[in-house]
This record gives sequence, structure tokens and C-alpha cells, in this order.
Amino acid sequence: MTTINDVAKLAGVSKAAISRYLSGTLKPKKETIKRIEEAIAETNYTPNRMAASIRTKTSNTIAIVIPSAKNIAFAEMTEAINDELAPYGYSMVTYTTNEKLEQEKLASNKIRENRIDGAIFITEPKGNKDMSHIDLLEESGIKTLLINRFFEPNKYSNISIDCYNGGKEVVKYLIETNHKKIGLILGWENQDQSELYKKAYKEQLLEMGLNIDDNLIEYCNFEETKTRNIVEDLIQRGADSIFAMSDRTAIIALDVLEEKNIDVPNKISVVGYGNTQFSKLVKMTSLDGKGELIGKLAAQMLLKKLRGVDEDEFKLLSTSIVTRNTTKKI
Amino acid sequence: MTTINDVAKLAGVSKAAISRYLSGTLKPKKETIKRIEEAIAETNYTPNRMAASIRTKTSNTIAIVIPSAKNIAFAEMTEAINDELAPYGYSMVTYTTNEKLEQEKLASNKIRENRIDGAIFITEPKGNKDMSHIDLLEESGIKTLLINRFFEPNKYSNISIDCYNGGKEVVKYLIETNHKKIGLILGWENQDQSELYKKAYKEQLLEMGLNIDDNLIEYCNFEETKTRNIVEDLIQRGADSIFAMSDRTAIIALDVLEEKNIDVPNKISVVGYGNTQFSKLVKMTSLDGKGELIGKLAAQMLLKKLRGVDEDEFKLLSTSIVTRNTTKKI
DNA sequence: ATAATCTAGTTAACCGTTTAACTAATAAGT
DNA sequence: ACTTATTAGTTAAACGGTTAACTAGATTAT
Repeated sequence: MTTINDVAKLAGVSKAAISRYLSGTLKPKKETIKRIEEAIAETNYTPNRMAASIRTKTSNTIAIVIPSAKNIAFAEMTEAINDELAPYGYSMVTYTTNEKLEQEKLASNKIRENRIDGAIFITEPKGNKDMSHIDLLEESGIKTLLINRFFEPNKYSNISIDCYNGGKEVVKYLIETNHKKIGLILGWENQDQSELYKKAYKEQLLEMGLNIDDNLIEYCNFEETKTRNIVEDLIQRGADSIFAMSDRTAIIALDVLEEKNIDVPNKISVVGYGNTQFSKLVKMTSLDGKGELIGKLAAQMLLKKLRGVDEDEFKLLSTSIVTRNTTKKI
Repeated sequence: MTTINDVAKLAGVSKAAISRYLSGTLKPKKETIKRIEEAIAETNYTPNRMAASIRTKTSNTIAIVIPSAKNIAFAEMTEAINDELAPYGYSMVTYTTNEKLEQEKLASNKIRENRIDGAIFITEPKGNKDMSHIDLLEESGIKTLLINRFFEPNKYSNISIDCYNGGKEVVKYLIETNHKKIGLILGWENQDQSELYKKAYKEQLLEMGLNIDDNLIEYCNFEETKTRNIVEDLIQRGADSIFAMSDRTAIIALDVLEEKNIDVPNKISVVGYGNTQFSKLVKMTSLDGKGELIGKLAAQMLLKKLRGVDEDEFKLLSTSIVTRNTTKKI
């Protein structure tokens, strides 16, 4: 790779002239510009952004930390973030955690090592409240932003879906369409999101005068076989509807129901969460996860922080159910 | 952020000692180690990988260039690549192209700017054969690897699915299950993959004594509305089966068929391509795209190139149809 | 005519590492 | 006892840029 020195030599000016010309802090005369441009073209010169970074202390790179890149919900957010940031020249590096705290910490280390400007963490590693690595990033001057990790205001910048009220809406909808035994399939036990959905579910049930059957509440850990067993159990226990905490889980539920020849939505209604491509393709009712909106807002918020506007923000996005062919008034 | 100088000062040694201790080229005595370790811990020192990079000329980062991150087929490959490379300490940066050559070139520029060690390009921008940016990367010492871009040996390192023989197998399977009017939904016109499938389709038809109806061959450009229209046309024209060049397209086809109350697979069989999560979840027959295998192999091949083993390799992976509930002998 | 301002550059220090080459002190070999 | 190796470091240059401070020459103002 050619360096700025090669270009300078070829153009017959100092390397400072090249650097300043490229950054717009020097206006060379026409003839010099011509020589510089020719030299750049001839050598295929591209500035070494890393060398620049060590002086300017900005890498023009942001990181996203997600449980899994092939999970459609995260993929949709990721793409939205990238689409929003790319026009500003940011590159995006992805670290996956498999929802493990340990891996999230490794990612944080990489982010520090690479002096990445800002990082977006999506969801929390299962059931863990250790924030020390995030704190360290902020102390190191790396801007952080959390998505679907906290559901009430706190010291971190955060954007989340209001799954408490969203969950209540789903339950309300199901009750209003005459369902009485609503199966609830949660993700991980002790994870904020699961517990919020559970709370919403129970409270809405009570508010509408139904009583709670704990046998209808299960944690699937986002595992397929576990989910299948749960769905079978729920059928056994007489569930007339199922609300699952992810579209993927809901689609697995649909599959089990189809295998058992149980008519959806006439016999059992199914609601997912995410409103991802998945739910659209299979025409499934789903609580909107607003992945693309969240990604877009997250990118904008991070951009703001990167520019130094540093009031920590907390956003809770209201959501609503998108009804399709897997739910029906009975 | 603390630097190596801070640590050196605190530990009372030269910065070279810190650097060499951390890289294992210096074995300090116990007592010194203790002082260094304490200084590192106290200052939360993490080496600045960018500063190191400018000296060592390796960034420990690889890039993947994909049409879209939220396309499930690419997401699966991406994750497989990352899983394979992460243990070696590589960070992965993603650039999306929307299948536009212009954007692919922008990505190439970023890759050069950031002195990224190696890049994997997945598929080709629609219908374009300009490889100058890839050539430039290789000339710049950046290792490149192409996926599903070339289907016969050439000067680039490349891994592809043998879609010619795969396509023939699908057509053969459909004919053997007594289908006579096979609709073929391709992607972009003039894109190698599309044309290969078309060739496979026509040749297999002729080999098995059926004649070709050009009205059954359409390009959907991977657009939903266009796909829906095509499917309706194919139904009109009496197709008894549909082979689509992507799972997503095939699922849209399934949806149209369902809307029209046409029984799949009894009335019309549908085959997708990819064998992605999508096809598994909706139990759709699909020609295997082997995304995860490709990702894994790609990562390994790139790793090899990064280590200097630089015979250009060309791999064509054989594939086969995975039958599920959307195809049937009639 | 002289001072003040502008233009188009240059010089040199700096960013945070790595690494080749050197050194001083200690240990080992004969 | 004297050379030779080994150990545990240090020094200084290098990597490829950026940037503050300077300068020489041309223009403008008074």
C-alpha cells in the first residue's frame, strides 16, 4: 500500500500539504492540485484510517453487540442501524454473545482495544445484571447505548419497547376475542423482559376478572425442542390461545399445532412478538417489536452522543398488536 | 484511555518492557511482572490495537460484504463466518450493498482505508462483471474470497454452490413426481446464478423428453409484488409446480397459493432455494444452499490465505434437495 | 513606501505502539 | 580467573498519518 509520503514525493510537495489538501484545510493552487491528484491516482493512494485514528482519536467505527446475527429480529435491527450510520461514513463491526455475559465482556474488550467510537448492546445476557464492562466503556470515553435492556429510566442511554403495556394489550385482545386460557411462553427466567411480560399477563388477567393458572406460563429458553414440549403441554392443559415472546417461538408453536391438526385460529389463536419478516410471511399475528424503528432511533441517538450531546436518554416505545391470520374472535 | 506510557511510568520500567512482556518476547523477573500487572490493573490498560496495527500492518479484522444483513440466507452465512473467525481474535465488519456495484465499490474503499486483513464478498452485484475493485484489494495485499459469484475456476478464490447440478436435480425430482409444467422463478436477469438455473432447467427438461415453455420462466428481481404477480401468472398458465431461486420468494409463492385456496402440495408443488430457517419453519421443500457450511469453509479458506498459504482455490459444492411438505408425487 | 493581511505552502512534534539493536549485570564453561 | 552466554532490561527509530506554528512571497491598505 502506498503512503502519504509516496504521494508527497511524487507530487513534489510536503506530506502535510497532502494531508491538509485532503482534509480541506489547505487550498493549493490549481497547478498543485493537479499534481497532487495525479499522484494520488497514479499510486492508488487511500489514507490509512488507523494511522489517522491514533492522532484524531476517532475510529469512525461503531460496534453492535447482539445475541445472534442469524436471529431475524436482531438482523433487522442491525441492518437499520447500519443503514442509518453508513451515510456518515461509519463502519459497523458486529460481535455476537449467544446471550452469555462472558462473551459480552470479551466483545467489550475488543471494543476498547479497537478504540471503537460507540457501541450498541442489544438485549441483555441471560439474567445478568453486571454492568461493569459497560461502565468501563463509558469511562474510557466510548459511547454506549442499550436496546431492550432496561425498562425504566436509569443512568444508561437506553431504548426499549414497552413490553409491559404491549403484553397487556395482547392479553386484553385475546380476552376480548373470548379466549380464557391463554398460554404464555416466555424466554429466560429472571430476564427483565420475561418477567415484565409475566407481570403484564397476570395483571391484565386479574383486571379483566380472570384468574391466573400458573400451569399456562412456561419458559422456553428459546430452544426448539423445549418449545415443542411446552406447546404440547399447553394443548393438553386446554389452552385456547398462545402468546409467545418471539416470532420464532410462535412459529414453532404453529408448526406443532399443524402437526397435531389443530386448527389455527379456530381452535387455538397464536400471537408472536417482533412483527418480523417471519410473522409477515406466515401471516401470523404479532406484537410489534419495531425492530427497524428502534435501530434507526438507536443510530440517531448514538450519533448524537458521538457529537457530544451527552444527556443520557431513556426511551420507552409504545407498541401494539398487528393482527393477521393466526388470531380470531371465537 | 491510558496508554502504554502510563503503565510504564507506574510500573517503573520502559514502555518497551511492557510491550514485550505483553507479546511474550520478554520474560521479566517475578517482581517486575508483579509491578507491571498491578500497573495494568490499576490503569485498566488495554493496548490500542490501531496503533499496533500501523506498525504490524495487520488489523485483525475481516470484512464481509453482503447484499443485505436482514436477508436470512446471508445472515446465516455471516454468523457462520464470524463463529469460525472469532476464536482467532478477528473482529468482523459488515458492509451491505443492496446488490449495487457502486455500493460494493464504496465498501472496497472502506476496506482499503481501514487496512482490513481480508474480505469475503457474498454473491455479485446484479449483473455486473466489473472486478477492478476486487483486483485492487488483492494488489493492496488484502486477501479476498468470493462466495456464489463464480461457477467455474478462475483467478479468484471462490466458493460456490453447484447450482447447475442442483437445479437439474430439482427439475428431475419434480418431473419424476409427475409434474409437467414447472414454473421457474429466477432472480435478476443476466446474473450468473439465474442463468445457470435457467440452463439447468432447460437441459433437464429436454433430457427427460419434455419441451420448454418460456412462459413458465420469469425473473422476480427478488421483489415481493413482482413475485406475487408472477405466481398468479404461473397459476393462470397451468403450472403444476414452482421452483423459486430463494426461500423468501418461494414463501411468497406459498402465500399467494394459500390466498387463492390452491392446495399445496396436492395441486401445486413448491421448491425453494437456501434451506434456510425459513424453509424449515414452514416445512417447505428447498434446494440446500448450505449457508453455514459455506460460511465455515469460507472462513477457513480466508484464514489460510491470511497465513500466507496463497494458492487460489476454487470450490464448487454439490448440493441436493431437502424434501418437506410442499412437494408430493402426484 | 511601509505596514498589514493573505495565500500557499513547510517544519517538526505528536499520536501509541513495535522491534531491532544495544547494554549492564549475572551465570556458566573451561 | 577469564572468556562466553544468558538474562533482563533500555534506547531510539519506525509505522502513517495530523496539526499547531511558522515562513516566504504576493496583495492590499494607508
